[in-house]
Amino acid sequence: MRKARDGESTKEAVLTAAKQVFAERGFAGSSLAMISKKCGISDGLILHHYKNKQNLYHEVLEDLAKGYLETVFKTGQESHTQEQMIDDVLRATFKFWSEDTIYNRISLWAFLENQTELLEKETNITASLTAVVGQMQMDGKADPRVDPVTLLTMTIGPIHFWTRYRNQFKETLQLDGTIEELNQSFLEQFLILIQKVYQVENKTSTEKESE
Amino acid sequence: MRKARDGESTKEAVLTAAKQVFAERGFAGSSLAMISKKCGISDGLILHHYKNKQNLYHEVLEDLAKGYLETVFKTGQESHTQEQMIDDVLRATFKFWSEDTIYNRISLWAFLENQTELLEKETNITASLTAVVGQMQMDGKADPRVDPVTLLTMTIGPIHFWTRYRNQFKETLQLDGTIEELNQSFLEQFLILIQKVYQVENKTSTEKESE
Amino acid sequence: MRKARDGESTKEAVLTAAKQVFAERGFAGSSLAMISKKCGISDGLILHHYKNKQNLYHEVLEDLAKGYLETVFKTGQESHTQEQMIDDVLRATFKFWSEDTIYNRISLWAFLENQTELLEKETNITASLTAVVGQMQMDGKADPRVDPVTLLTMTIGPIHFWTRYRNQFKETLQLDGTIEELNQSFLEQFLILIQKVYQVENKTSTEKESE
Amino acid sequence: MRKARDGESTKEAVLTAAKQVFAERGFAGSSLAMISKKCGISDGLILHHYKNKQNLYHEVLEDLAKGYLETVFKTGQESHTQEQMIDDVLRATFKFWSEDTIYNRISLWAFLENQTELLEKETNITASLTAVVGQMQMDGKADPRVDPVTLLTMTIGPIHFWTRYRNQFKETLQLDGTIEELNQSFLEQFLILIQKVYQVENKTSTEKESE
DNA sequence: TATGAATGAGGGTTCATTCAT
DNA sequence: GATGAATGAACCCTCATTCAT
Repeated sequence: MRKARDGESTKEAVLTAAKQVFAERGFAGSSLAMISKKCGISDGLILHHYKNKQNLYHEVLEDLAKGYLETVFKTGQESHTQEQMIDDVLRATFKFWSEDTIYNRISLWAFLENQTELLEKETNITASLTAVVGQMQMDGKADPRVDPVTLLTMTIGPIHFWTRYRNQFKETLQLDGTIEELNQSFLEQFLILIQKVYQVENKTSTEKESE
Repeated sequence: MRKARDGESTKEAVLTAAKQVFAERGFAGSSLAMISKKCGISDGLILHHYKNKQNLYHEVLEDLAKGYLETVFKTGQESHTQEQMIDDVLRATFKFWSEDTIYNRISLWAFLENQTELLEKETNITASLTAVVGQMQMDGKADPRVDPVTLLTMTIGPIHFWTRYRNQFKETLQLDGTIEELNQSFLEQFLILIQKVYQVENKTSTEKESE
Repeated sequence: MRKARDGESTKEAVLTAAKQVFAERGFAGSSLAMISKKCGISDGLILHHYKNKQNLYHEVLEDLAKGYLETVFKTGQESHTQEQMIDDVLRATFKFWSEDTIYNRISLWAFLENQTELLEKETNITASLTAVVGQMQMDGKADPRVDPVTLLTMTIGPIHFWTRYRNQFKETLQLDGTIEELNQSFLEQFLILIQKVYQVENKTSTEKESE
Repeated sequence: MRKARDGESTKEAVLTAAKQVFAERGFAGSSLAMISKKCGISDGLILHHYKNKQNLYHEVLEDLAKGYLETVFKTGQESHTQEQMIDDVLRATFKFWSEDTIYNRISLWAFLENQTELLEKETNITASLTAVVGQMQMDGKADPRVDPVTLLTMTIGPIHFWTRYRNQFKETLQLDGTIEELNQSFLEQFLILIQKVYQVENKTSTEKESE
């Protein structure tokens, strides 16, 4: 295989294989042999390009973080209104977490392995979203009674939870439809509920007061 | 140390140590040596009691699952009303995920390692809660427009998310207070929001009816 | 081979084999495989007993140093007069350096590899001998014009030099006799010369003065 | 660096770097990477010029031997009298072993590694000096009772010994002065003592004459 | 001449597991 | 029940060497 003496392409092939293997078995559970075998090269060549197993892992995390940032942030910046932006970002986030199982899993592994790089990037995004939510609260477009970070936790938490348990749910609850269909259906319902979370309760309180 | 020729107590000591080590580093990242060292016995003795590293892990998972089930279910069965039960279960769940970092982490590891035992138990609980939520919907006490499982995802998802990211949030957003205080504050706000999620939109229906 | 489950004897067998291999090829040039093969055990067992290649080397050095100290010091303490002691120590030192090629070589390796343990022990001996030589100078039994350490260097240096080059000398100069015979002959001549080195030059100076 | 497409200068740069690295860590302990890094070229280029690690080492040894021969022999040939020559050669030898730590160390490494090239060259020099000493004995200028090779061993041995242990001596015996000063002081004292070694025992001859 | 991609062997070390005691 | 001697496989990594460019 891979006899092409092209360092750059080899390096990328290694990175791709590494992502898959690390996603499947985590850092400790993966061996360089698994990766090298997966891309048809010798054991030592990985270290020729990446020096360390640890270093390779770092580069994998970095690459994934870059992808995440690009996906989620680009989405947000093209939106015109705040509401639109939230909706866009939510759909993008959902899509990302829902579909990119490699990112999804490696993010979890890295968290457990105390490899905080990815975690920090993710938190940064959430943090920058809190500013938006805070603004929405001041504009009367989001429930002002709670911290923005709580609102965001209510928003993104279910997405993570769903991607983690959906397969098990499908099995245990004998849900009909493919995972894609279930995903779609969940997303629609989720968007309904999340609206209620953000909704400012002025009428109700007014009415209550008036009662 | 641990000269007490008491097989049963040794076995339990191993289990306790194993939980801690596995929680910290996962299955692949843990070695029997770490565990045996932690409880002051020889390497071989673990295998005398548990036969396998894998087997030991299974027993750890089983033991944790048992604890989880007991904690969450007992809580539910002592409640008198549905609303009370939901509230009790939520608080118990939050407490459990929030505080029992060993369970918390091992549950994650096991998920990633495709060790589905714990996952199944957890899903079973959620599944059995869907029945309750379904009943609430029929009683007009929960938003009937979405699947019960979606409602539960909205409920438990944020709790998981919070326990995973709270440390990072504290750091990045420079939140004041100890983690315990932040936990408490999050829980209060969360309960406010989750109420809105469940709330039946009677006003809307009234308005609709009036049309 | 070596199926005897006797840790202590195994440990010693490893030490013996290690001495030989390290003497032959130095630390960097030796592999644990060479040693384990030499005493018919598995690779890992060495590390079970000695934890580290480095650690094993340390223990080898320590053991050799102990032997050296015992040999040379015991000799000295049984002597009755200073002259006797010097003669005894010299013969013992010569014998040691001449015959114990393992010590001889490992001492050199360790010096080059900046493993100073042995060097320090050897220096300590020389240092303690300087006291004796100093006393001899004060008693008029050793040339008082030079430092004791210079005298000792003149004494031991040739012994080291001889053991290092004797084989080559035998070949190049086509010396007759076995190495043992050459050794013996060298020792006798050496003892004649070394006496001259120590000799106090009183007559000469007297004669000179009388002139 | 070192972009000069000048094969010859590159080759020499490699040789210089190799000497340093080999002197520091011996053959087994040195890697081509260390050397190539030291002179800022690629790994493969060394082998382009020297074909082998072993071969490179050979060339290093050869080059060092050449230098040694030139230094010591040139010295001898410019002297006018035998006594002068011995003194000159001694001072040159002392200077060489004392200062050229690279030669010094590599000579030791090579000895231990059974790489006899250097050893042979050194022995050749000593051998050719035995002729001079033998002549001196016949001329009544050197103690005739011992073999010339023994006399030479008494002469050069202390120099080697001193260069090997001087640092340790300085430390252990807490000698004052820099190493250069200690060297100088040792040399002066050594020359005094070595004279006594060579000295023909005239008293004896007086007695003989009186017979 | 010079680079660096690629290999494969070997090295030190960890580790689960077996087994005699 | 408990220890620790012993094994063998696997792992990460180094390194000399080859070879295409």
